[in-house]
Amino acid sequence: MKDKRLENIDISAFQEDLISWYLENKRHLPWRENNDAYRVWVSEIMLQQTKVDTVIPYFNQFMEKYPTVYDLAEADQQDVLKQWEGLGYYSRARNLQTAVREVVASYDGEIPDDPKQLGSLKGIGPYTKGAILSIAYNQPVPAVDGNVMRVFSRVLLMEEDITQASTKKLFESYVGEMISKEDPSSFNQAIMDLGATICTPKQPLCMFCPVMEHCQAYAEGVQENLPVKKKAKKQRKEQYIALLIQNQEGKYIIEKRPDSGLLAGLWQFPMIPEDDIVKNDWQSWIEEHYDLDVDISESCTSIKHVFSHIIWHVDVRKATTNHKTAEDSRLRFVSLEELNQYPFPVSHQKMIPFLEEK
DNA sequence: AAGGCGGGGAA
DNA sequence: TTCCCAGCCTT
Repeated sequence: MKDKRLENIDISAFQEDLISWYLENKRHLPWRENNDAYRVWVSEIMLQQTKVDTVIPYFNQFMEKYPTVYDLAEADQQDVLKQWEGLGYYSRARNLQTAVREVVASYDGEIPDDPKQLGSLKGIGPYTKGAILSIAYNQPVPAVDGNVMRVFSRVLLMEEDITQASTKKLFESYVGEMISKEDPSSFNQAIMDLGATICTPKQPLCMFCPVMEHCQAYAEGVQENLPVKKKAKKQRKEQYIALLIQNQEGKYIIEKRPDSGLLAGLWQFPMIPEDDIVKNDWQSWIEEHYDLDVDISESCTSIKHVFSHIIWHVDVRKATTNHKTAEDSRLRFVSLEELNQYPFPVSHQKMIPFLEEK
């Protein structure tokens, strides 16, 4: 009962061509040194929406600091966020630690190889579940991400919009049919390597493709038009004023962001939404929100920071205060050296060079 | 189904 | 500029 789309594919030959190419040409990556489930897990979380070259140094440092699930389970969340600093999507770090603690508490520290148990852990969705099951436990489960959808949209000449949830399920069904039952680990990783190095979004290197003769899009000459993907919405703009507030001891005021939402749990310099300033003056806004008395001086720099869904424009100003402590528990007075202990988003790291010793 | 959630590099 | 990357969670 083969699907129409699979009728033209010799699945055995496809698997053979793909896997033999992979075994000859696979990339040597830190998380491929062995198939330890914890290492696979950490790498797959870091690799979500993030390029391999970005992940490598973070992965090495993270594994050195937290070599086992027990080390990560016992760690302080602020330290874990500090390790994640600059990598983005910080809920990944918080969810990973939540899940690791669950593994220690409920599974005696053994990462489950049961699809239901594994998939119920925080932060492990369909893709990551498939990646861990196939790579660490050699189970023939699809692991469909953007990379895999690109490759198979071309091999099978599929024109469905890959931003649709229904399309992803369709791909999971096809990959489930095509995955090697003998070596699912190599099959899934081969697709990833193929998508990263040959079957690229623009100008794919079809001449070097090990499965070129199985590719329906190549046969039709339409590989450059696939996959079909709906355009993303544009980001909204937000204006802020950030304050580098120094007291007479030379310490600066930093503020902890809320435990949920954007950049949750990270630290920043106090920041005022510019919309609020038109109605009030700055002093009273700061008085009202932080219970602080500050003297604001000139603008020292202006920062533009782009998120996936927002663009921040931040006017950065120096300021002074006579306070030595703050009532507000979100606030802390820190020296320049102490500042390094706190996880900061990249947007606010850009302000640190404008701080001065005193 | 749609939107929130970071940051970087390639073209 | 635009794309998009080894996605998941919440609403």
